[in-house]
Amino acid sequence: MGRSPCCDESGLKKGPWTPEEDEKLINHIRKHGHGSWRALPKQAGLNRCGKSCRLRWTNYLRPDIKRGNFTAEEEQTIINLHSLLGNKWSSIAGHLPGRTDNEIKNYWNTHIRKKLIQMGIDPVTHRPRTDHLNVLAALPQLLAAASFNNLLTLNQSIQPDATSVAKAQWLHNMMQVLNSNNTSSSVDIHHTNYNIFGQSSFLENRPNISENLYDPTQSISRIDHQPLDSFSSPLGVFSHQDNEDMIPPLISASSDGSKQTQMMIKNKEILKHNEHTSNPSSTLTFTQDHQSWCDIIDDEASDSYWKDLIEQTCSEPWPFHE
DNA sequence: AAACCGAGCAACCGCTGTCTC
DNA sequence: TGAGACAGCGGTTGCTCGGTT
Repeated sequence: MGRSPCCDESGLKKGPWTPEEDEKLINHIRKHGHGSWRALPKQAGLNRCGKSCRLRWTNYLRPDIKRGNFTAEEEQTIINLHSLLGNKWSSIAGHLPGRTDNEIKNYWNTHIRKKLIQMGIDPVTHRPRTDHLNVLAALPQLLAAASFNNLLTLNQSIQPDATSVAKAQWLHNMMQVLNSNNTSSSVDIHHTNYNIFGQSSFLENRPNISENLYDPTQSISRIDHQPLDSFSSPLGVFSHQDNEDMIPPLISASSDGSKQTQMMIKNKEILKHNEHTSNPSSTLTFTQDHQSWCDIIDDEASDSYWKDLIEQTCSEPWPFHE
């Protein structure tokens, strides 16, 4: 495989494009199409390499490019898709009409990534970070997470009391820490019945927050407003009175039906739905066609944690029909 | 007003995958 | 089948601009 020699040629201009160069490029592509990018600069009278022309066109001059800030919906879509596809910016861009891979990549690195980190979520794995063992220090991050989630669910008719949820989660975790001071805080997923969302650090015990961040159809409003000594998780209501000696984890994650898996499944449904409707900008809804989205996701998902889950899920009976 | 700093983003670099001969 | 040519992709760089001191 030889490397492209086009940019090795000397004497070609680099750096920012001038309006004159833009005009030349636009006029040429309007008249003749881009054809071979390598040949284009000469034909268009540009002292640039073909690669530079292609980049300028696809990232800036293309007429269908959408300008302006990303909407909350677009941001949510990017997060969902990134959780499934990783840094496959061009694939993600394919689901966001008018947005370029470069733009999405920049937006991820400058905005979303920071938000996720502040929320205690690893932007690479989309799992809670394990370096937040200081329970108290993590509270502001959870609150930030809750606030961010509110932002993402602006179109939901019912707004949650995120602060109450955060406080409840924090209290729960405090009690868990106090009750488990003789146990390791690390998680051994091979020898426990809980996944990382259900064990250990404060942020890992925030299923409602993390789940709803990724799942645009599940509003945090599912959580009833309750006193701090009793609150619900998607899997049930937790109360101090349940067990004074051993606080149960807020979420269990048996291999056959973790909330994490459900979350991932719904994300994949969104992806599949968008592809099948050929309308990526359509409202994110779910379909019930289990096998077909598995087929599609198999093509796009990376060799990651998600892929393992996908394979596992696709090999099992569909458990989530409503 | 000037210097400094950080965020944002356009553009480049270099690698990979695919096609063709 | 292997090598070269090319397009595309993801990571990185460096410039610009706005805010702060």
